[in-house]
Amino acid sequence: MPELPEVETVRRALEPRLRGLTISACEIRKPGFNHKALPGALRAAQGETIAAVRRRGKYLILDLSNGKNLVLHLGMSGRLSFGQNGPHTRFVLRAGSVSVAFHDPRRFGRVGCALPLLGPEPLSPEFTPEHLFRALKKSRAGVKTLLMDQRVVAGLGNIYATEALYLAKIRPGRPGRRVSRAECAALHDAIVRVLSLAVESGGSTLEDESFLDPAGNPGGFQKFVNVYGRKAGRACGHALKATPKPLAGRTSLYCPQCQK
DNA sequence: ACGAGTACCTGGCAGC
DNA sequence: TGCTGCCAGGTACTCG
Repeated sequence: MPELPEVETVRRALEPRLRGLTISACEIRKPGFNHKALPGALRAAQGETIAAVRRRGKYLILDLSNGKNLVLHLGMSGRLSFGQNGPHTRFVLRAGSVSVAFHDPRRFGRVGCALPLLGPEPLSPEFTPEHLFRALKKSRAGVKTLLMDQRVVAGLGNIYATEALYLAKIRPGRPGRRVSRAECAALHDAIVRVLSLAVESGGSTLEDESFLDPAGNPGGFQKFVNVYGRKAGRACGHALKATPKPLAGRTSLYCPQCQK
């Protein structure tokens, strides 16, 4: 579920509540969760003060006073909430009087993991049309597969890759190397616009209401979604189609009339 | 070496 | 109503 805008929304909610507080509890609540954690990562966070709450791609990073950090990933179904334990609470962090619970029914989320190699932040100056062009040019894979490759650019998932390709009028299955420089400029611009608007909107809360910020508020970007989960394009009104084969294992919708 | 496919999980929902 | 199968915002592995 959570892509860059949702994770950034979570970060903005956490930062003012957690910064400067000392961690008093940092515990896995359900056995079998999080077997990929770095050994000792949770224990090392105990008693440390939270210096900052950062985000890199879809990862949340708590910077700690001992110079280490605690990395979280929400996976597909992960959600953080203040207070409140539930049946799917996998992990709890307490600092000062604040308690944050990590709920994750599908258990794809992680806590205390290593940060992998990631491409540039799409809303930073390091992400340029030229970077995108060079990354796409190297590969025969579909352009959408490449946009969702976190080493190309960090933070895009199925929703926002789909939306950006629609705005840039490029079919998701087109090989990356066949996207021209001019189209890359349009795609770069579309990615920046979609993500900026989605961050401002507080992320996407689709009909199943799977995304809520830590205070329980839904996002607003679903009002602007053109393609994802729709039958017709919101802007163009044309019937949407799915690619014959999924790309990177995901359903890929596009407008056959507008996207080439 | 690259890229496609699959495994990891559970819940919700459409269809029979 | 109740079963079955299918699908889901992600990542990381394996295999050809």
